[in-house]
Amino acid sequence: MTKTSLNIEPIEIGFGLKHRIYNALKAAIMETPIYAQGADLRLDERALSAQFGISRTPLREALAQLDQEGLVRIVPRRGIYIVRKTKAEIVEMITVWAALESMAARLAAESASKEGIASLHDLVDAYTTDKLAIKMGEYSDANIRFHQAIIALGNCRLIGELTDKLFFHVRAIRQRTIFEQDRAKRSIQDHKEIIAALEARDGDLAERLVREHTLKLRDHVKQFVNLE
Amino acid sequence: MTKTSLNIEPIEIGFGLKHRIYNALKAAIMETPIYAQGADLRLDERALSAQFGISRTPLREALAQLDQEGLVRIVPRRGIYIVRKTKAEIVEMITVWAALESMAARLAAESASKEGIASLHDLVDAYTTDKLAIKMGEYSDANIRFHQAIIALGNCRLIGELTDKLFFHVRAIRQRTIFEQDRAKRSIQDHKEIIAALEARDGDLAERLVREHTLKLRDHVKQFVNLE
DNA sequence: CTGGGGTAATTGGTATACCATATACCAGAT
DNA sequence: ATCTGGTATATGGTATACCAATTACCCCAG
Repeated sequence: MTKTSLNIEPIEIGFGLKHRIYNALKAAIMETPIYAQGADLRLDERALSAQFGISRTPLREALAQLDQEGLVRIVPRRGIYIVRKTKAEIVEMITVWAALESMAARLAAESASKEGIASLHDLVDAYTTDKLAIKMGEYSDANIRFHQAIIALGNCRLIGELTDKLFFHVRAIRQRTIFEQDRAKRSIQDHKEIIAALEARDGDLAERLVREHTLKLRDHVKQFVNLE
Repeated sequence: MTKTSLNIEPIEIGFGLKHRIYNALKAAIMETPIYAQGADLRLDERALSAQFGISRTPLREALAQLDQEGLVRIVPRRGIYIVRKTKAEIVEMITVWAALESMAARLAAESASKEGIASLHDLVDAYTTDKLAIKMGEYSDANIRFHQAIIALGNCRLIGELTDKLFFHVRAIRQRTIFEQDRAKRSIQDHKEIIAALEARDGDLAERLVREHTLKLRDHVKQFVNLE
């Protein structure tokens, strides 16, 4: 008799409490306008565990992870504080982002598929400079997806993981700064040149363009952005 | 009456158990020839907590951190396994290292102090190619310190943190591969050129040299190193 | 001897209770 | 009123007990 082999996929096991709490906290922190407060926000383990309806143990594990990632700072017998990134730290993160994404661009130029590179056009071509003003909000997303697409084309899992972590912190800045018209225009032009370099399989050029593009953002933040 | 003000320095606060256990485990894992075993080594929470003479709670926190860093893999209701890095993962780590160190070199060329750059000579000049055979073990350390020195000169804390984590995994490979005579000679020559580029404040060149130097290691590992 | 089913042991996850220390508050002396 | 010292409280750290699920083993039917 043939086993009635149902097409079962391993049941999406509910990730552990720790994991779920971690995501919930991360989302909550992301909502928080951290870069706007004067006094650091303090979290309370017991209050949070009560809110979530769980015990302190998995909550603490989630908090410990957030602490290690630098989103939160746990200080013994004092409290748990949402970390306020300094401008210098943001600048460092953008610098590291530049290093990683430019390496991804080099890898992509060397070995990404033609179709993969071609798909980058979808994230850029729709935004001609004249229509840009209308689609600003939309472009902000497309801009971010463009950079993530390059990293994906690099096909280096580790670069993806590292930039994902950075992304959380840099997102707010990137969204804020891209809304300046002239920067957006320049950005689109840069992106087109990057695609061209990738299509020409010019790794050196692609790396340089990506690096300079992101370092431009860094210098802009360094000069003009005020986190207070 | 004048207070008898003793010259007290703040007592060196003993790091928490979690932190100490973490370090102990990390050291233990480092000693383990992970890249040589066939079957993955399994750790037991209860056994370890008994060995260390502590409860499971801080031990679990330390293990969770090691898990997040990828040194260990915790699988629910199965066990905790020391992670065996695949060759592909090692190659990715070296790639990321190249991206980060080359960026650090660029930063160093732009803004490191003259004295800082000069100090790099101490890590290279002592090893002329003719005396190299004798000092091989010593050079292996100096080689690693050279790369860490470049990263330090870049003065980007985040790059330092990230490469420190990578270093743990790459160390074994780097030590193994450097012992091949011809690679060591080439290595020293590369290092000298890198110093020259930094002294000339040529960021583009310094970045390129560092990147190519490290990618050479990557390609060597990709081709010749067998992790079994 | 083999296969299957059920039970016990193992193991990571979670909840709870207790501990140690830093801070805040209060009382009494000056 | 102010300063000193102690005491209560809050908070993160640690220990322990219990839970759920998975694995391993054994016993019995065939």
